[in-house]
Amino acid sequence: MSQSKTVVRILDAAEQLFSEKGFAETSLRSITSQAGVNLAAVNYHFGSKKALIQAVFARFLDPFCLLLSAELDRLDEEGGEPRDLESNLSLLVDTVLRVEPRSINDLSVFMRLIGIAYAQSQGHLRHYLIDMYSEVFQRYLNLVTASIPHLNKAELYWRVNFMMGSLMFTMSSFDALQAISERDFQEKPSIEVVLHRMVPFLAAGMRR
Amino acid sequence: MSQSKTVVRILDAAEQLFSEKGFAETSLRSITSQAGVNLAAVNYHFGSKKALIQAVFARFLDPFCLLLSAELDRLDEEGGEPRDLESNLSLLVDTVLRVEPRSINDLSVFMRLIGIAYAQSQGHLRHYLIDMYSEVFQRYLNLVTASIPHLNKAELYWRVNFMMGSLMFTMSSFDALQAISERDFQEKPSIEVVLHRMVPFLAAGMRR
DNA sequence: TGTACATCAGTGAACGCGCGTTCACTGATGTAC
DNA sequence: TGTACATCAGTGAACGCGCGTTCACTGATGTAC
Repeated sequence: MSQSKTVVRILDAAEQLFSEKGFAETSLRSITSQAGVNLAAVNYHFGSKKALIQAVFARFLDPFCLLLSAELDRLDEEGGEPRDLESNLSLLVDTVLRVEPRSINDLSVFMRLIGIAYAQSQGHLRHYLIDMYSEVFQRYLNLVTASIPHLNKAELYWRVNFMMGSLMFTMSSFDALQAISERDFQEKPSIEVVLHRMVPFLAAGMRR
Repeated sequence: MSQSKTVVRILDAAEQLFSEKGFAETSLRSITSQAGVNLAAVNYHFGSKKALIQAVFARFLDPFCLLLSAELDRLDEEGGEPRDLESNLSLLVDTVLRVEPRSINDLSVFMRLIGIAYAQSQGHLRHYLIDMYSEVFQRYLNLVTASIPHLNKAELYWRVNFMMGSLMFTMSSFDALQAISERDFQEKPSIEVVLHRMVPFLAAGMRR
């Protein structure tokens, strides 16, 4: 299952169709037909539809977690004083934006996928994502915690979730939100611009 | 399709199963079996699975929009100065909480459904929800806008979306978040408490 | 260089299964005369 | 009051369809001798 043309074409098509319609609503027939490959190729290369879904996530999340992990290692080694909240929020945003763009169709397509995955919080996908990625996420949370020492843990917990909500929602609906912005305000900000616009919004809420 | 016992049992079961697994992943057989009614009863009472899905949403959103609409009317009649931001955010939260609790299983179950519906932003459901409810929503937005006159429209637009993200995410994952809070902090705040805790967080971000 | 065999990406057709929907039907309740 | 008919909630069994998966197969490329 390395990087044959067929594998990449299947991943690209799956990513896009899943993000448009959801997992159950997207058939292997529609994926393979959009990819221009044989129906049986999905099971040949990935083994099952379930495994294809996981592979779509791994293609973005594996490099992302490697990058974030490396950043966290670097900060650990450096030691020094706790960084301010805005820097730590920017770190997350910048790391998302640094992920090799060629590995996926488009960042906003993948973000919509994350939104879908989160919404249907049952099932194999949730367990897969938690198993694979929760450790890095926890390390990042500890970094954020250090920036807001005046909050008790329970208060911090809820605010982190409020923050995650803003991030997930905005990124997962980015295409639609951008289109509305263009229509109503003749502004079409890139995902970079919008994510950086969120940082002060989130920081204000977190500090409050 | 009024309020026969069978209809209510189907709606209750559908609401719960949809919120756990999503729409496509939930079969009419699992719904009718959990409801203890005949398989054909769904098509008899609702006409199709699609219409059942819409009915599940209407059961909560119709009363909610009536309540919110009435509040907006009241404020329009009263006239007076623009209210402050916190009051307007609290109005939304309080109206959600005022919806007849017996009309649905549980508020957090319904909120998870909203999250799922939003995530798969394609398809008939999205159009149905926009057609039915966007007018009231726009009226509410105008109220919020009046509380933050110093923001230009584009800036306000993005912040409203950041805010919606926090609200949707928190409410749609409420059960899971509450369980983690209980395990880690021995606190099990009700949905009322958490929603009111969000108001200052959101207000700080909106004002910033 | 030539031959035999192994490996591997990809194929075409078929498989059984669970799905949403349909339909002829039942039995209870209401209505007209 | 009794009878005939209409309405309506609900039923049981079957329908065709699209789904994920399987399997025997092909053809290209690599390897051993």
